[in-house]
Amino acid sequence: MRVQSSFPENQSAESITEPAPLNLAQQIAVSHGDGPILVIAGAGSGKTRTLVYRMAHLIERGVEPESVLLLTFTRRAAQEMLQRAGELTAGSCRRVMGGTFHATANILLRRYGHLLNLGPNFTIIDRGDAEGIINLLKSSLGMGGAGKRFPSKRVVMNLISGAVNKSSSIEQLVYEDHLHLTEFLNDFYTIADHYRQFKRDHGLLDYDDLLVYWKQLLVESENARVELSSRFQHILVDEYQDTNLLQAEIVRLLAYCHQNVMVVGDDAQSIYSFRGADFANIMRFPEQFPGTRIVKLEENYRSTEPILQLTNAIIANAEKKFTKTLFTEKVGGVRPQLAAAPNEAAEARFIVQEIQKHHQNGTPLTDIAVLFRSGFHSFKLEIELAAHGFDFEKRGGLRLTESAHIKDVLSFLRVIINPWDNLSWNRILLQLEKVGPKTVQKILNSVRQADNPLTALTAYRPAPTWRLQFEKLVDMLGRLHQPDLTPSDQYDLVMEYYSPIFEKIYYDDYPKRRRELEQIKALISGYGDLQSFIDDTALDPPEVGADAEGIRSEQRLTLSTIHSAKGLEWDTVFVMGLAEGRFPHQHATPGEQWEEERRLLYVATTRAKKELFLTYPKEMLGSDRQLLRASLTPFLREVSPGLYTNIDQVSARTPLQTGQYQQTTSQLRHPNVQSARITYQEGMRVTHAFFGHGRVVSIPGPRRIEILFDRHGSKILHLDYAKLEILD
DNA sequence: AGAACTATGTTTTTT
DNA sequence: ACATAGTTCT
Repeated sequence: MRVQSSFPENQSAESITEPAPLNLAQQIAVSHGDGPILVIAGAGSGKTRTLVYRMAHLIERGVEPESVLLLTFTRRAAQEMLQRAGELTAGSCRRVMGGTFHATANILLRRYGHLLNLGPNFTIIDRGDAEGIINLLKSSLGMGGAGKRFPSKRVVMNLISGAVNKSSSIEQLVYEDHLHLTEFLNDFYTIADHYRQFKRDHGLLDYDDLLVYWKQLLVESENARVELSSRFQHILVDEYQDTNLLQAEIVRLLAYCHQNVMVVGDDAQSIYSFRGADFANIMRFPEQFPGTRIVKLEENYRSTEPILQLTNAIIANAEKKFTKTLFTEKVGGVRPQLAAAPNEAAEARFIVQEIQKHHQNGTPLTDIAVLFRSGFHSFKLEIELAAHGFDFEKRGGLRLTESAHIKDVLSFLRVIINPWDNLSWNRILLQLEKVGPKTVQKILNSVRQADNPLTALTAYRPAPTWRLQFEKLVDMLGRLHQPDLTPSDQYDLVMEYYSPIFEKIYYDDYPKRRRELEQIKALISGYGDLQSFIDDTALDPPEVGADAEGIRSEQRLTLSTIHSAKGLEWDTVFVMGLAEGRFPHQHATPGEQWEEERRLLYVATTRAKKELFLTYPKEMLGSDRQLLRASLTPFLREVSPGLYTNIDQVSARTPLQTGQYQQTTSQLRHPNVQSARITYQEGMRVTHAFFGHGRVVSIPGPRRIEILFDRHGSKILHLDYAKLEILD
């Protein structure tokens, strides 16, 4: 193994107009011949750019674009890279095959699946579908009932997935989850077996299956291995630290004949271990590919020096030492600013105020982002932003395909593709009035054995109470099968039937949901066949409100979970909710999980180019709706305070500091989180957002309070919901 | 018995 | 905003 130390010193990012290391990336991409190359690159050091240049270089060298395979983390990334490379090579990169591991697996398995006795007519299911199946199985196995009794569908899914992707055993995973072992395992194995059987019976593949079969294809079929390996002469992989064992194996097998692999990654940015990613893959790469040339990129071209100093300090406290420390030549710039707000509302207000300031000073909203650990952490901020008229785009959190009305529409289209898709039938039939789960089962039982459930359905004799609606459904499904319909036509047919039902189910908010359906319509009209639309939405579900055409993204601010912000950058970045208990996530166990949370903060802070704001509330609503005293996240408490500036001008417009606190038992469990609940006493003066000022008359029950309002008389309020503030 | 309704609980992160 | 458990209605 030869290690190429650093890079030539005449390459520096001097020019401001070309912030990323154009020449350096190009040089690395060009200066190496064939064979395995590992690029270990820090945040903002131009690793994606290096891959782009590599791709362009290969094609200029005369490599056929069709024989290059580009594997990236998201398909969006693949498209962007292909476009950028296309600009360098007059468009020939468009013939490069590029996408996620899963999307590529889909294409290859449809073509070569017969070698594994896997027909081309499989359906890809997403996590929601899988959980739905687990639920069905649980109830049919008599494990439903008590409801909260484990294994819950989520636990089962995580375990199945974990067992596939990680080398650790299920027993170990269960142990880590602190579940009762023997009782749990029996149920788990039963459910897992039935789940596998169900998928086989119905031709369903979940995310993990795609990779498992892909690997199996390469291992078991000599033909496939030779054909694939000679078809793809060069393999390029982005974000290699996010690959799991299966994916690393697949890369190894694909390159078996030629060893032409270039992977780029950053061990300090590994944040997906919960779904099997293992950054040890990067460390093992040189062993798996003897003769690997290793290139380290340690100069950061993204952030100013003060930001980089802080991010380096955050990652320096990691238990495992990482391969590099970043430096920059962008000296000067403001230090990161830390703002402690009295409560969550004040935190949101502070961020909005700062955004307002930046916006007035001419910073476009697209150059600003607010990042957080979990989707719901931004709820307060979203309200505050809306109140100030800011348009924002939220990434992460709820996906478009996860909402019920979208699933409804998709289920019609899915039974067209796969008439044995019982989950979708279930959804469709339940929409009929007077038809519940039992009736659905009856219908499906009588129809299931048929060669074509659809025609069998026509013969089914419905009860008089729902005959009319049933016939409408059958008629619509029949018309969906007419030949020569485009996916867009089929969508229209579905909506013709579904609209009245839709408006009835969602009578209170169907206009909003209808707008989301319009997005689906726009999406579907870009497809030539229904099959690929269904697969794509399972593999890469679109986000709510994202890419809605007509909305000029120029004027929109970005809110994002840190996970979804990976690989992106902004001039000004706010990282909010940096309080202990919220970041790291409260369920994070000491050890590797804790370390991953630290890397997550590292990823968040390294998104900032010029300005970085860190905020946290000193008081927040706990899971049991009690107010908790919160302190700064330990990851920041550990770094030298000299690396950031404290802003203590954050004021609560509505002071809440005067509440009395009482200790609860949760303080024992989380010694670093002081926990407290505000208690009210008779005679206190309070103010309410709507009713105005008043006086506490009595406390009639737990969490209930009777208040005589000056202008609205006496009201009994529920403390969990009422927005009350104590007046001095 | 099964459908319809009501109350309650839950949400880390995602290809 | 959804799923589920428990209750009431037909």
